[in-house]
Amino acid sequence: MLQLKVIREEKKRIVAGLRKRNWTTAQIRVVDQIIKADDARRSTQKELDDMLAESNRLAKQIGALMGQGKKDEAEALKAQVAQLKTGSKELEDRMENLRNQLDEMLYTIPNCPHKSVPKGKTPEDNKVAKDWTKPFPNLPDDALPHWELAKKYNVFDLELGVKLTGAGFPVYRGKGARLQRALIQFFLDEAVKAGYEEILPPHLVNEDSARATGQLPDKEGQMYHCTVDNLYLIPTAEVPVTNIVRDEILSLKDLPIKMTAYTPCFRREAGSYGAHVRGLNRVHQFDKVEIVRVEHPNESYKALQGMVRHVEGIMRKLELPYRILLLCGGDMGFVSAKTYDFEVWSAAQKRWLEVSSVSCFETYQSNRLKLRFRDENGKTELAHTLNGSAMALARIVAALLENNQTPEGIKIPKVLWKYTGFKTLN
RNA sequence: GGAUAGGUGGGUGAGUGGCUGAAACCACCGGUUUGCUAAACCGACGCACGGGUAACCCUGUGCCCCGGGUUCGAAUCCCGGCCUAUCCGCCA
Repeated sequence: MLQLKVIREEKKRIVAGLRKRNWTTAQIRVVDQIIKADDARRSTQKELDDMLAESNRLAKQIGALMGQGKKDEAEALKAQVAQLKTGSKELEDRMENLRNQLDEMLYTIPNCPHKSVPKGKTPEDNKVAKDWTKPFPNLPDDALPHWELAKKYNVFDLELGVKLTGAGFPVYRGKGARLQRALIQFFLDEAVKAGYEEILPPHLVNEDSARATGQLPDKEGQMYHCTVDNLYLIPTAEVPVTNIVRDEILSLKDLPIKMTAYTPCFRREAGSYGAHVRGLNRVHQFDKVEIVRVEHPNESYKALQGMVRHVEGIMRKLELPYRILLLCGGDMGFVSAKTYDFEVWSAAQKRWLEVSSVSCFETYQSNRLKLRFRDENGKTELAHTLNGSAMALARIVAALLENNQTPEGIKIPKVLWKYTGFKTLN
């Protein structure tokens, strides 16, 4: 969530940001309500603090008087303290109320888009930051979509997944399974080469972790929940990896922190059935290598560019047609300040598939995480967090299958040969 | 799953209900000394939210796992919860 301090001090910028996210004037009114509630909170706190200070002072006096054996005087003071106590109880209740109201309102405010984020309402308004200029793979008329190719070459089996688990849980087999493993290893190696520390985190997290990265309470229904133990299956490695630095105060020399992790990702995707979800386009379990960075506020946007270049490098090595989108205010995620999406051209489906999303969250995430660092003056300050997929496996596989299909089988990009052990999937 | 022990500042670890936001030691940071490193010595050394017009600074409140309670006063006593460790059982 946004910091209260920022909303108060930079109200104009925040309001402008909300407009970029297409908030109406009526919706934006909540900003003033927040400031008003905070004013009330502050004055109530002052009142409460003063009362408690007085009560503390009297308690000390009573102790002293008792020591001197002046029992009567002490008794008189006790009555006073009792009175203060009832008053402070009431104020405490009011404080808690105000605090809750404030938090509730704060949770409704999305991150403020960076000034370079374009205006817009729908995905059509996203700015193409880099377009694919070379011709798309030239496929024959009888080219198959990846779900057909999967059957033909026994890459993965969705029906079998239904038997074992349910819809949206693919079973990869043979060379398909090997390809999956090859991609994971390739992505991890690339990240490690780029200076990211490899992490293999738990795939289940507790409520605190889910809350700190904002999956709770906002996206409760998106996660699989093991109620017996109150643990959640991670929807992305971002959750456990980012929580590594939860409640930390880092020193300058700890920055930047660069971590990468492969994990399976579990998403309920409730209510998203229908068109465009065939095959691997949208599944409940998929593999992903994530990159996460913690940065000094002055460095975060440079870091964002670095991450974009990293993902782009992977795309190139995989020889896949891709484009990079700079998301507009209306299409950007709630917690992001600036997001680039990577899309890969799926030749047989003739559409772009999102395979990576790289975002800078500024302090929006670190505020909930309580992730701070000690700055040049020794003051604690919220750090900036960023993350991105590098990459999401399932859709990359879909694109690889479709774009590289030949009569002899699926051509494997050169860079993967040493991982797959074969050059053609057939 | 059963039994026991325990949760204090970055770490180790003390703490008779008031003089304890918390001893001591270590680490970190600043300084002095030093040819370098090391050592020694000195000093500072928690977080959050308020107030004093902003900064340096001064000051109030809260926080010794979390939430309640007892008390004029709780890290300290009582109740509930959570977590961790060890042993037993089960087990890849």
